[in-house]
Amino acid sequence: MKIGMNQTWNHHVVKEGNKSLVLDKIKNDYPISRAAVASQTGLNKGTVSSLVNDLLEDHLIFESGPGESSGGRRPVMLLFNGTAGYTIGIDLGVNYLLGILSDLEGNVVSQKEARYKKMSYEAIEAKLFETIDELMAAAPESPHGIVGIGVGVPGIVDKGGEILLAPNLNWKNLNLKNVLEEKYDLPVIIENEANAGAYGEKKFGAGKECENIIYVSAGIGIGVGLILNGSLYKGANGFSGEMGHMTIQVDGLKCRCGNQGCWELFASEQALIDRAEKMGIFPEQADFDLSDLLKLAEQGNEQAIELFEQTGDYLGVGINNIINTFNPQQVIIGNRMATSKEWLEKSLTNRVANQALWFQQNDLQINFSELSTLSTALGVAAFSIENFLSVCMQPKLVLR
Amino acid sequence: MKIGMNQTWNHHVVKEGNKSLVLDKIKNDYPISRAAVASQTGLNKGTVSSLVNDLLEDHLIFESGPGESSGGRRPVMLLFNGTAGYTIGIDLGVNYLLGILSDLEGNVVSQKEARYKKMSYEAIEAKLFETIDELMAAAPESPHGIVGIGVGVPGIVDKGGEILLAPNLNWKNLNLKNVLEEKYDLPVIIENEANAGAYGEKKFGAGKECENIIYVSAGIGIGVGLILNGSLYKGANGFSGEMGHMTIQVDGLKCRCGNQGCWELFASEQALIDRAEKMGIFPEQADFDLSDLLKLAEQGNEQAIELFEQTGDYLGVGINNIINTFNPQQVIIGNRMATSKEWLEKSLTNRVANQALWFQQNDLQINFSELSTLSTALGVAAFSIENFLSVCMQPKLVLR
DNA sequence: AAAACTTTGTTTATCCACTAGACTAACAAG
DNA sequence: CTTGTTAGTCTAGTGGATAAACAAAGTTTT
Repeated sequence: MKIGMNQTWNHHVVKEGNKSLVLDKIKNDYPISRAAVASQTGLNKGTVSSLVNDLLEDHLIFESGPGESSGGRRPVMLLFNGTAGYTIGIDLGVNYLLGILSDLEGNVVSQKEARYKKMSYEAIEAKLFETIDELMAAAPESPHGIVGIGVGVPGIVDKGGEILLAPNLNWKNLNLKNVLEEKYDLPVIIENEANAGAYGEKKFGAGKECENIIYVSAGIGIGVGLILNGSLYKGANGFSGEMGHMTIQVDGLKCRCGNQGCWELFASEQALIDRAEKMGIFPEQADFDLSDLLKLAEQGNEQAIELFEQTGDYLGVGINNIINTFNPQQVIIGNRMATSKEWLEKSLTNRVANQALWFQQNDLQINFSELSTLSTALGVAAFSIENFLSVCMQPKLVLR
Repeated sequence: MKIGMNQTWNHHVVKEGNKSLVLDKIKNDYPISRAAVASQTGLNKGTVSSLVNDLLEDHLIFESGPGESSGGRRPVMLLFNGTAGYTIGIDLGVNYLLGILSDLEGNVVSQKEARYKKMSYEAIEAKLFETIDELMAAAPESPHGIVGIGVGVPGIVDKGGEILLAPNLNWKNLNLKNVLEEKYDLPVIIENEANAGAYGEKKFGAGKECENIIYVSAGIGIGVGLILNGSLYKGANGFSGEMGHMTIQVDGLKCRCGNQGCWELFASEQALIDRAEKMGIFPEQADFDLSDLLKLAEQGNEQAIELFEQTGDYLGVGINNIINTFNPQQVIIGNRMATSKEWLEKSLTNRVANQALWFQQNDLQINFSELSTLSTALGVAAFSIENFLSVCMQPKLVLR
């Protein structure tokens, strides 16, 4: 927990902090007794008892039967109540919409997916409402019901949750947060797709133990989500991680962004497809995508395999830059390109092993996404869950 | 203030936090009355009075005469006692050693500089001791005396303060922290030169108001210090900011680091000198440096001016990458190359203005160092000061 | 099986720091 | 001099943490 600028410190803050401490302990290590919580957090037994009672009242935890004795009275085991509420996470892609209903532990209870091509905002909005409605209907009965909605979008989101620019959707200055909050009267979080993916991996995926994780969302373009010191870094205005437009070739080819030699001109899905087209790898077929190339590689087509290896190498170049910049514990490659792990990994790790500074390579993991297509949806769900739990920790207002 | 992992929350924490709040308020806005501190922090008048008494006892603040009345009793003005103690900051360069004695507000009271070439570790250590001794002798009488020593070094420092590698000094696995702590029995902080410079600018220089600052230390090599969300980001092991070895030319020239096309092969002082040598800009002179080139440019030598412009352009390429990565409020160019501001600035800002994403350019400042050669020394001094003050906030141990 | 010991969880008394508001001090304006 | 205003201190009250006593429910020893 962190304290904002002009926050004064008083009893409420202390209680809120300790309540979080106890809940986190139970959430991570359940089943666990009050006594164990006390000794492991350093809090007094009495304090723990009282906070546990608060949490029981809120239905955030519950008691199960007695546990094993260790030579004395048998402890009452406490469990985190993952189904005290549910949250909706939406991955709003360029040509797909994926919605999940998740419990408070990130277990996916229900899932809806739709694919489309070049739809208007109105049509996408309708699809979005439909998806949310269906997921809400699918939620089991629970003490807190649906606690929030999160949406990950392929674009620039400012700190107020407004979508400033989503080039591939042709959206500009769109306040989806307000639209959804008014319609559903629930807390809504809008986040960039790469940021959300990073958070998803941190909370529920490959990055659970790490404090410094860089998530490379490699799809049509490349975006990067930064988990630094355990929390998402968003920059001054929320525009961090636009590393797809990092120059890796001075005075290279022009990019539509205005820059030259951008990383995503070398290592994105689009770059791969463009190169394949130039090679004339599908002489008859004008319209092909990543999965077609994947099939070809699986059939042993050497041209296709070399294309992937080349792309893996270029991915490695940018990841090298990432490593030198951030000294992370972990780099996770996610989004659509992660599906080609088999054909990218070798050349990618080769590039890094040969060219990254040696001292950066200790304790460094380079992984492909564990959550596969769910990273973003689970990430925004995680934001909602965290928001909900932090509200639960706050003292209730007493009306007089 | 931030709370560590297993810290429990109790009244000590509350008091510590509020004491910091009050001290910071006085430090930033003095002269200020107790009443104003109370209303501006949101704390109760009584609480402020009691905390102010603590601070007075510690000599960290003092009372001056009464201020202006605003229609009632005249307030007693409180002032931060910048000379309650002094700290020593050392910038240990590749061929120079700069030491300063600073008060708690970063005012330089005394200064010592030495230049050398290729000295052994033992010789540098002797010089370092000599400098520290002289600065300590120069410190005025004060309640807390010398409160710490900070050293900035051109190399990789791990989180424990050990210098793992300083290639230009030919140092490896050197625990200077232990050496100094044993000799002087004072808290010692060892930090990478770029990190220190970034912090110096944040605390006392161009970056005072900003929370996200990237400090580009451009000298023989290029290192980068990252101030993210108001505090220094050091990465998993303390190796962040090695952006001099960021690839900006895929498969470009080999760098001694093992990588190819590194930024510092294009934009560092060394790169500038190498290009000048190739051009034969000084036909007779074999050994020249940055200041010689500067003189030439000032004389209107077109070759030299073009060299600087080229370098500024290359600096811009890397800074572009930095902007897209971090979305900072401010980028500060420091170290030796900052002395050539006049000849670098135009091409540098041109490159950024033309090629950085438009939305990144709002509220973005690109500055050259305000503290000039003192950034690093003041930065490590700032670490010492902060460390001292945070210890002052902690409750005293009562012996029974 | 009784006694002794252990461990769990609750209760009680105490402490500490903050808050509200009364109170005192010092000044300005009429 | 009176009234009103602002500054700073003091006192009583409150909330939450802690330590220690206590009660409950086991296990181990004799």
